[in-house]
Amino acid sequence: MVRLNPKPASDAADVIKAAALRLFAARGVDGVTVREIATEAGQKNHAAVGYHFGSKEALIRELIIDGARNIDAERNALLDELEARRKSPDTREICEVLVYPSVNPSGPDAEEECYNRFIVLLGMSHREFLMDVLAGKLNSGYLRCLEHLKRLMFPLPDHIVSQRLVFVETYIGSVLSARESLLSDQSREHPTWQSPRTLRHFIDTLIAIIEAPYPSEKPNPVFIEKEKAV
Amino acid sequence: MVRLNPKPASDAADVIKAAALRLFAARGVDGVTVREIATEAGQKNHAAVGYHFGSKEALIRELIIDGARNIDAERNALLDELEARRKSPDTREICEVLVYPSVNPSGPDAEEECYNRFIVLLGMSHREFLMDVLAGKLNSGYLRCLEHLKRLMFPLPDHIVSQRLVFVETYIGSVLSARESLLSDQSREHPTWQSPRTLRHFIDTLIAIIEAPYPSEKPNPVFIEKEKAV
DNA sequence: TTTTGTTTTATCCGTTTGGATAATTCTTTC
DNA sequence: GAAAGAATTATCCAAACGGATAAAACAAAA
Repeated sequence: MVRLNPKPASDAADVIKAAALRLFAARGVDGVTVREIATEAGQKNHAAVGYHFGSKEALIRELIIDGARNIDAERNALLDELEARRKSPDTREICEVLVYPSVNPSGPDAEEECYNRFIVLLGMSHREFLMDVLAGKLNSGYLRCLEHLKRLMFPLPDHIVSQRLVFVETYIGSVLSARESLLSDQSREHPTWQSPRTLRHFIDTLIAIIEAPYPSEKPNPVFIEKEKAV
Repeated sequence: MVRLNPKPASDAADVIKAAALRLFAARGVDGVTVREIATEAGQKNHAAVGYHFGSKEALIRELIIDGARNIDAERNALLDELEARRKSPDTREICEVLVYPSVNPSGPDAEEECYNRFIVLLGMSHREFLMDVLAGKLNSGYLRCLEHLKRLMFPLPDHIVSQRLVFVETYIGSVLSARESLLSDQSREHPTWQSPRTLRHFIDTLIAIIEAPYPSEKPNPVFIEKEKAV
């Protein structure tokens, strides 16, 4: 059968995907059963997940790939645009390329945002599985950003640069996750987190990390021994 | 019966606690069964968890409280010391109070560090439960730090300050979690993450966030429409 | 309308889960 | 050494799990 008028948004498989992503983002993949996913998707039977995706694990794989593909495509498109404009994008532009594509991976009028929470949670609890699914794919845009940042941080020693890039990656994932949690929390209102100003403010602090002075000041006396204890 | 020669370190209950914390930190509370915990603790039967703690949930509650109590006590002690020295600790000192007590909550010669990963994961997947267990307790040292930071960020508008404090909290949790993951990853060597210099470097970037300039520059042209899409 | 292929439904299966209980072993006190 | 309390062990259980299958309902094409 060939669908002439495809309605992907209401296709059962897509409804299940969206429901699964929402639940996985909120409670982690181990905290959600295929029965819950089916129910959340309006299915009256949990076999739907098995039918459409083969298994719970296969569904998770698809969700990972879908989001990563969207984000990477948008990052690459933005970078192409920036690099066409001038050879060397500045720190703010690269940070914007890191942040904005992660914010609405499925377009502005999409459902609730969940992908960052989903991935961060998965990366903490099932890192090997996540790495295996991505396996170096779908991160070319991210890597291009890292190259730009290395260029922009040039005077710093290599090990400081790579450490700081880990800080940056971690910071982005966690703040975008926290933002999603706040936005999807129906019990309270979080008006400021809806605003584009918040993301701009976040990017300000990202830039501050990248441009932080080095080398460090000496720690204060009370903490010298603390350092040794580590 | 009264123990005359208590050996808390080898007490079965404590061995179970340590094993549970390690597993929970690595895979989340939903990814670990009481059977695994018992096995990891050297018990030949999973009933040990039920016997010593009543239930899996009660064990989790104890782990949360234990770590939070240690961290809060150390934060308060450090703050007392700093405030006795002079009235107004600076930003670096407050950041040190935020970071160091979270790093080795059970002392320098303690087992593998796990608490940050455990709490961050739990906060993402079971926030209500975590909040219910802590219920405003055991965070007095943290709140004192926030008051200092508000003072130190004075010229900034209120909503920017509170937003930036959320960034800071999120950043600390995520980087310390990531650090723990790297340190406990036996498959590769991560020598620089063992070094006290890494924490000092991290604190540099924390300070950079707090002291980041405000108001923001205008975003670059490509991203103006991105902002609207949010 | 009939046919054909797809999707949804209802039901079942073997396994694992957290938790409970009774029997056994260990440790301390008298 | 005997008694008593505490900890460990060996089983057991109901409920929930992911997954599989066959029947029923559906939609498109002839």
